[in-house]
Amino acid sequence: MSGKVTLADIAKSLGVSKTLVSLVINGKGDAHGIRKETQEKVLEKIREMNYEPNVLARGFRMGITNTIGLIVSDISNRFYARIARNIEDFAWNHGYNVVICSTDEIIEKEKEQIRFLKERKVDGMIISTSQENSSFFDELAASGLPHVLIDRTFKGMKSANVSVDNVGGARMAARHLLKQGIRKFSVVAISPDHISTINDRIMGFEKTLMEAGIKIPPKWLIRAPFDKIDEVVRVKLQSFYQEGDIPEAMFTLNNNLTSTCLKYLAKLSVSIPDEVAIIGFDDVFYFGFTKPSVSVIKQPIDLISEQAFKLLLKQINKESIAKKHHSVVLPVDIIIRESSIKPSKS
Amino acid sequence: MSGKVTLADIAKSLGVSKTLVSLVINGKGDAHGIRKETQEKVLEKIREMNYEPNVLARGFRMGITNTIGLIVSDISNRFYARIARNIEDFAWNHGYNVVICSTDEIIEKEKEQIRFLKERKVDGMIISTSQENSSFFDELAASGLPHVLIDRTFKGMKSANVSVDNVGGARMAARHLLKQGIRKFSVVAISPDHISTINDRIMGFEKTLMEAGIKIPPKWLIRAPFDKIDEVVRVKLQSFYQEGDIPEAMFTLNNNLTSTCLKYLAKLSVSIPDEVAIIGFDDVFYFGFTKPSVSVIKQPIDLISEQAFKLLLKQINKESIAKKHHSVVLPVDIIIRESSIKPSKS
DNA sequence: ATGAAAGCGCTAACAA
DNA sequence: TTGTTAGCGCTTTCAT
Repeated sequence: MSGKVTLADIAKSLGVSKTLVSLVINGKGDAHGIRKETQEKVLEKIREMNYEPNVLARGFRMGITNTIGLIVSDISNRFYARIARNIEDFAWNHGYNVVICSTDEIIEKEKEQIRFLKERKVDGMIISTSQENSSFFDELAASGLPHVLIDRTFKGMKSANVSVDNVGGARMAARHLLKQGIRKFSVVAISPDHISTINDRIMGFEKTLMEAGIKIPPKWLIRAPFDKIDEVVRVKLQSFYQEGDIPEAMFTLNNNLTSTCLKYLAKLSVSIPDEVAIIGFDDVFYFGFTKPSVSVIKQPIDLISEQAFKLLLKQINKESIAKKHHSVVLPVDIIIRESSIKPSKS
Repeated sequence: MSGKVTLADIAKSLGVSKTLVSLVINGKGDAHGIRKETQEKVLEKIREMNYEPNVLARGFRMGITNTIGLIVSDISNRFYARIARNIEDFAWNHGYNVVICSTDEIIEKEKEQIRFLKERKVDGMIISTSQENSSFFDELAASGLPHVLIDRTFKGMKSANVSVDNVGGARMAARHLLKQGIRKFSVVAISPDHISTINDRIMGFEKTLMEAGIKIPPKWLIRAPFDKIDEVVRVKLQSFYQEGDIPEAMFTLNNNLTSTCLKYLAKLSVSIPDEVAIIGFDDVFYFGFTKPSVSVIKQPIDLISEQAFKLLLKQINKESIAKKHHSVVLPVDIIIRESSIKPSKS
C-alpha cells in the first residue's frame, strides 16, 4: 500500500510535535515563527521517509476536497466538451480536480447530481442547468455552497452566473439574413421550452424580424426534444420539401441542431445556400471547411470558462464579488461563411 | 451550513449507540441481527432529522472515495468526449463520480496527474496513456491501485487493458483501397512515435501494402506533433500539391487528422475522392453527411467504455479477473462512404 | 440484540 | 519557538 507513513511518524522520528510538522507542511512555518533550520529538518525528513499527506484525512478535518463539480446536459456535446477542457485546465492550475456530470436535460437527474456532489463536499460547482427557474439555486446560494451558473441562467437570480449575449447574437443573425432580402424564415430549436439560451435566441431573432414586419409561421418554428433531435428534424424537413413550401433561411439554435439540419438537408439534396440559407448558433471546428462552410454566431468558450472559474474561486476563497461582476454577459461574434449568403439576392 | 446533524446526534436522540445506527445505515442491520423494529425506528429518525452522512468522514475512515479518475490526452477530442460520457453513465449508475484529466500527450503531466489522483485516493482509474512503455503501470499495478488502460496499451503488461484491433482496422482500410487499383499512398499520423494505436495502424497498413508489393514513400508518411497538427498538415499538403507529386489515397489515423486533412484539401480545392481518396480511423458524426461523406474505420466506443468500466469495477471489488479477460481487444468496422471510392478506377 | 471505546490522520486552539 | 490536547464523524473490534 501507499502512504503508510503518517505525519505522526515523521514527528516522532524527529522528536518534534505533530503541530510543528503540520505547520511546516502547510507553509505556515514562517507565519508561526518556526526556526528556519527546524523547517529544513522537517522537509528533509519528509523527503527521506517519502511521506505523502493523507488528503482524505485533511479533507475530512477541514471539510474541503479540492474538487469542483461541472454539471452540463451532455459532456460529449462539443460545446460542453470544450468548456470542460478549459475549466479542467484552470482547475488543474489551481490544484483542483473536476468531476463531470451529464444531466441529459433531466431536471430530476440534475438535482440528484447536485445533491450528490454536495454530499461529497465538492468545494464548488459550475452548472449549465436544465431547470425551469432559479428556486433550486436560490436555496443552493442560501446554503453557502459556492457555485456559478453558466450558459443558461435566470434573471435576477442570487447565484453568480456567466452567460452570453444570446439576444444580441440572434439579432445579428437576423439582420444578416434580412439584409439580403430574405423574408421567409425558419427557426430550429430544442425543447423543453424553458431553456433560457434557446428562448433568448428565439426572442432576439423574432424581435428583429418583427421590426422588419416579418413573422415566423408557427409551422416553421421547430422544437425538437433534446433526445429526439435527429428524428424530429428529419421529419420536419421532409415535410417542408414535400409540401413544397420552403423557408429561404434557417436559424439553428445550437451546434447539434445545425449539424442535424445539414445532415438531412444533404439527404434531401437541398442546396445551401441557394434553396435555403443557414446560420447556426455556436461554432464548431468543421463548420469552417464543409461545403458550403457554415455561418455561425460564435460563443467565446474560453472566456465563459475563465470567468466562471474565477467567479467560483472567489466564492471558495470567500472573497466578495462586486455586485456588477456577479452576473457577467459576454459578447458573441457573427462569422459569415458560405451557407448564409444567397448568391442571387445580395 | 449543511449536514449539521451527525450520526451521533441521531444515536443520542434515540437513546441507542452509534454502532447501531451505523450498522443500520450501511444495511448491515440484518446481518448483525438487529431487531426489525429498531431498524425502522432508526431509519425513521434519520428521515425526521434530515440526516446526511458525512461522506468525507466515511471515506477517511474506510479509505475510499467512490470516485474514479479518467485520464486521456484531451477530453475535448470527440473520441474521448464520448468515452467520457459513456464511462460517466456507468459510473453514475454504480454510485461513482468521475474526475477527468487531460494530459495533452505530455508524459510528465500524465504521471503527475496519476500521482495526484492516487494521493486523492480515487478508487480506480481508466487511462488512455501517452507513455512510452508499461513500466509506470507495472508499478501502479504492483501498488494495488485498480486501473485499466484503454485505447493505448502495451504488450504483455500487467495492468488490465482494453483496446481495439488497430492492425486489423488498418488492414481493412488498405485492402479497400488496394482493391480499387490504388498504388500511391500517404499516411497521416501524429507524433510522438511511441503511441501504440498509431503504430499499430501504420504497421497494419504498411504490411498489407507490402503484401501487394507497395511501399509508402517516406515523404508521404506524415507525422504531425499532437499540438501542431493543423500547421504541419497544412504545410505538408501544400508541398504535395506544389511539387505536383500527389498520392492517390490518404489514410488518416484519427478523427482530428481526418478533419484537418479535409480542411486543407478543401482549401487547396483538391477534389475528393477523384484526385485523392481518403479514409480515416475513428468515426465522427458529421463524416456521414459531409460532401463527400467520409469513409472510416469505426471504433466501438460504447463497448470500450463498458468493458473498461467492468474491468475496473472488478478490481475495485477485489474480484479476480480471468487471465483471458485481462486484456480485451475489440473488433472494428469499416464504413465505406464516398470519400474513398475512386470513380474511374473501381 | 446492543453498546463502549478506540482510532483513522490531520489541524488548531491553547499552553508553555 | 515549540508542544499538548482535543476533536472532526465515522466504522469496528470486542464486550455484554
